[in-house]
Amino acid sequence: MANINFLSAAPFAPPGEPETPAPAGKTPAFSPLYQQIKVLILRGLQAGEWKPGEPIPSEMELAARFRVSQGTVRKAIDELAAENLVVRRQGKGTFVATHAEQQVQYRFLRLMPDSGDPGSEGPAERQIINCKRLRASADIARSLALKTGEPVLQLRRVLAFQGTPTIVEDVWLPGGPFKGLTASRLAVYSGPMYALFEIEFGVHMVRAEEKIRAVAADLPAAKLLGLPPGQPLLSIERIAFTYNDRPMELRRALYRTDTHHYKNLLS
Amino acid sequence: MANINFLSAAPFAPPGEPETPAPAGKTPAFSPLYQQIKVLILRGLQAGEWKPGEPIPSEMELAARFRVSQGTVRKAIDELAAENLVVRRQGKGTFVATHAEQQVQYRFLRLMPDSGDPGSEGPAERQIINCKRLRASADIARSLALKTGEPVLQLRRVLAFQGTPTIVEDVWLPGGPFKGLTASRLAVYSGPMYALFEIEFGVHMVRAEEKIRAVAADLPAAKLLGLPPGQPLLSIERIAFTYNDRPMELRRALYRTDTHHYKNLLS
DNA sequence: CAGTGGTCTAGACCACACT
DNA sequence: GTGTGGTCTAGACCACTGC
Repeated sequence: MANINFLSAAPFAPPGEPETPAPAGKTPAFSPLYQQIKVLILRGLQAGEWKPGEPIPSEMELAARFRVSQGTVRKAIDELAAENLVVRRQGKGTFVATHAEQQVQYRFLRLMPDSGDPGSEGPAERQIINCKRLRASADIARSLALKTGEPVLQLRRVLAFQGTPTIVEDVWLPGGPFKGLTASRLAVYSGPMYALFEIEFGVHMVRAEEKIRAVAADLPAAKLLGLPPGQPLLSIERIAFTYNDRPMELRRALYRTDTHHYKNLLS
Repeated sequence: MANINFLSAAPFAPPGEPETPAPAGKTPAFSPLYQQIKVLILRGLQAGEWKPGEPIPSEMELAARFRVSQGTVRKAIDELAAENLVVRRQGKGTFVATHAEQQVQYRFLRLMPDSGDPGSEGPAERQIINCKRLRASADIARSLALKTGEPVLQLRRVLAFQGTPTIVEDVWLPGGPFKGLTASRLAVYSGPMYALFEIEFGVHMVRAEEKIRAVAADLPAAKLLGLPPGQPLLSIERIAFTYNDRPMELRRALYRTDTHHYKNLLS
């Protein structure tokens, strides 16, 4: 079965393929069957055919639906599981990943207490400082793939651990998908912000990129964290993406790192 | 074939298995065949049966050697490849991962220029400040899994990008495995330090953990980086591990982040 | 017990690299 | 052409979950 495409749309690039357009006469991009199946399942996820936390159809069902062997479906799901888009549970099924009902409360938060495990601190105390609607400046728009002046939602909050304010962050969200989000809705909700985004707005964050710097605390941040201005803080700029690499959140945070540290694993 | 062990030694824990000892009467830990094969290949890697950059035997050969099907060997190698211990190259073979001959010069360095790709800067200029033999203090020893007072090698160096000193770092290495390392040997070598470790000392770094903080530049660091003291800097403490999770390097670095940033991908 | 994901096998064929 | 890893299939059986 030589490169039969299940997809009538434009061919998608295989993983390691260079982005250079193939010269005329060259072999068209080869796409293994399981990659095509993966894209089909991915579309189901994007379209919300199965919601976060719900099971997707069994491997046998999907194999029958797509007319391929179970092994091919398995390999497609393997990759989705490796990307944390779905979670396999033996004997039960394969489930759409979710930020709610997770073992770790904050999947994307890498800040750890210097001593003791992350769980030992108890939940973070959260305080919304403000939440307002405004028009995207040029750089905010660029990060969110919007046009300058399009409506965005901005909110500022402080996270404290064991009574010590540790994180102050500004969050920008595209106005469209998050229409109706208010400070009071956020304040009432207990649980990760990304879980609320899933439940209330159907936006599932899949991955994120962070740029980390060291900066001196400015006056507003210093006040919110109860520190003298000029204190060194970690500056974290995060862009979070939903399916299809669509940016859905920009977050600029400042972390105190006198009792905590940002933990990163390299391999 | 119910849980036949190829290994006569103590049973190894499967990936997700909790570390609690199984109560008497419970089913003994189940280990899939491919996991056992993986451990066998891993032993070959640790023992230096195949050196970094060299090919390991073909899947067919390994399947014959271990008396299992090619598919089982494949799954074992798949996991080793996912952990970056080996690299598969279609049509050529599977090769032991190496820090030399890599596409990216520094596999573990996450510092990126704010504009332009990492390659656009050209190679980092390196300067060894000093390199001395001494006895491990308590905290250094703990990080390297040594006893206090055991011999260690300490070196300090500065990395500059396009003429701007950007990183100052102290490196501690266990004295035993790195016997004979000198400042002049390091100065002569062009290429990643971890590549030299492979070639000269047979030590292959497999993974690393980093703890990141924001700190104020102290006087010595400020002088070396050409900055006023008190300037915020990124503090990176890294422990690098070779096979078997054995720590082989402690590194404490300070990064300027006015023209560069530390990039991290979350998923 | 039935249904799920997980393992293992054997064989056929494809894509790629080298010679 | 030969040998490598990569894909795909079909079938058997195992481990785990829940009815």
